[in-house]
Amino acid sequence: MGGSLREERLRKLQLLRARGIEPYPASFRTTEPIAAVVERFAGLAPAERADHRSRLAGRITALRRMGRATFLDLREGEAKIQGYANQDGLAERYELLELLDIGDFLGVEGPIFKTKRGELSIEIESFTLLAKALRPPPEKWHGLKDIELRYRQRYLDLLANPEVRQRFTLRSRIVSAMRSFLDSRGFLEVETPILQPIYGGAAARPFETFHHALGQKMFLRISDELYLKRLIIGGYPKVYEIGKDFRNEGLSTEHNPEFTQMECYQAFADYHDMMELAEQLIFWIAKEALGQTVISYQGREIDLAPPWRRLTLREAILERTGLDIALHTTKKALEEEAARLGLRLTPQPTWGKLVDELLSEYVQPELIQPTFILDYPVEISPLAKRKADSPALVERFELFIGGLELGNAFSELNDPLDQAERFRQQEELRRLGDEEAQVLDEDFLIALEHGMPPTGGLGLGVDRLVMLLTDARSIRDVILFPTLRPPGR
RNA sequence: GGGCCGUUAGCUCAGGGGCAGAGCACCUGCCUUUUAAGCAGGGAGCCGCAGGUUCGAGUCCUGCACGGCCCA
Repeated sequence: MGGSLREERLRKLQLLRARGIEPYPASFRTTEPIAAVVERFAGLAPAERADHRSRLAGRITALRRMGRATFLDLREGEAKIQGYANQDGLAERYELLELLDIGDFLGVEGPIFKTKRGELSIEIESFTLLAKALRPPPEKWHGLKDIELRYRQRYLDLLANPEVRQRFTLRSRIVSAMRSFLDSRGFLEVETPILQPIYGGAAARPFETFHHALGQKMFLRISDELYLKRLIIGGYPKVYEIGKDFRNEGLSTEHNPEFTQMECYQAFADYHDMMELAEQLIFWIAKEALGQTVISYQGREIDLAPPWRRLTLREAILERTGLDIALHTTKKALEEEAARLGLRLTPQPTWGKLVDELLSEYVQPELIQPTFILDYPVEISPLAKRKADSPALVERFELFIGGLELGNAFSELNDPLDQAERFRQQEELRRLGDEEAQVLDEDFLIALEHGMPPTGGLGLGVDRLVMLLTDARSIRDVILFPTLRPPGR
């Protein structure tokens, strides 16, 4: 069943071809975009004619037929102009208008004028069908609401819902502002492998694939970290990459298996420098892309002006739960104390993961204003440098805004022997069943042994940043084509 | 993985045991400055899929698929 609407349009297509009209011509030269005409002639008085002819092209979004006169709306991007045609002007070509439908692309030529009611219009003296649409667009009043259709047929969502179009335009501006900020600070944009023989740089399960010519299993990267550090070792002082990472985990309003991350690394910097960089970066992006630095996210006002609050992980958990993790340094002791305080925790394999659980359960939802949480347990941070005065902790922060985890940064571990020992600990965790434990990367260790300067590194979740800046509740609303199950047949 | 909710015309949605509905869209007719054009008439459905209960099932029950929200 193709549906009678489609069959009707196919019938019109045949009629057009029967009259020698090609419904999908190769090109059409316009004199200017519709937006230029709208801007230039907005000031025309009602019923006034401009001394100007245009050739314009756009998609027909409305058709009002009135016998021997026809009005149609032509849209090109955000801009719209009305076309006016009548039988006097078009003579025998007028009846061809019968074969047009909403959704078709049309090229028109004629003088610009305003109707008596003040609508800017082009008087159609000639027209060319540019592409016939065989399926009707979504409903004109209510748009496209079905969430599943909006994700699966995003092009319809973009056509029908202007706020969706605006949000994705804003996403592009945000990424563009991110690049211009980093470029202006002297960072070099690079590209590192997405297809990798060994994955690393984060705690996550990977997607696996197979390279036939090499006869070898390969992985999609879960992070850019270990390759960007190799570039710091190679002598670049400041590098960054904006690209897709892939993590083989569940989907949620904050997780898509394929997501965009910005990672940057700076030699001779530490995590304090990365905090400054992060707050300046996001402040700049808000100013550039949004034009404002006080934003509203899910009904709460957030001020992005630096400096942002800095709080150790220990202080943050103490503040929210009354539990001092520094006083309970084994998994068992921490579990018992949490139970005594009536804290609801899911069982975790290690002390560090328990701490992480306390953070995400009790602290993160309260972190609405921008906050850096600092100094994480070494066992959940295998690539970060230990704090000189307390070697069970590392120089690491995570950034939270609006309850979202937006970023992660370290003073990078550059001691190759300590790094080797961390990998060994991760392998032990893997043997105990932790599928997210990191895998030993010998080649990376060799690189580190050649000497990496003290380095600060920062990772920012671009999708989540876009969520924050466009007030989106779900990550699927900021990813054009989010991961979905294939539709059942 | 669990709980709850949703799936009816191209789209937006009513209908919750008794003839399958509305608005937009579509088709036909009238209409030469309309604009959510208007007026008159018409067509359009595997009611997500598969079973079950019933004289009778969009409607009640079970399973499945897809999606959403919450929890793990």
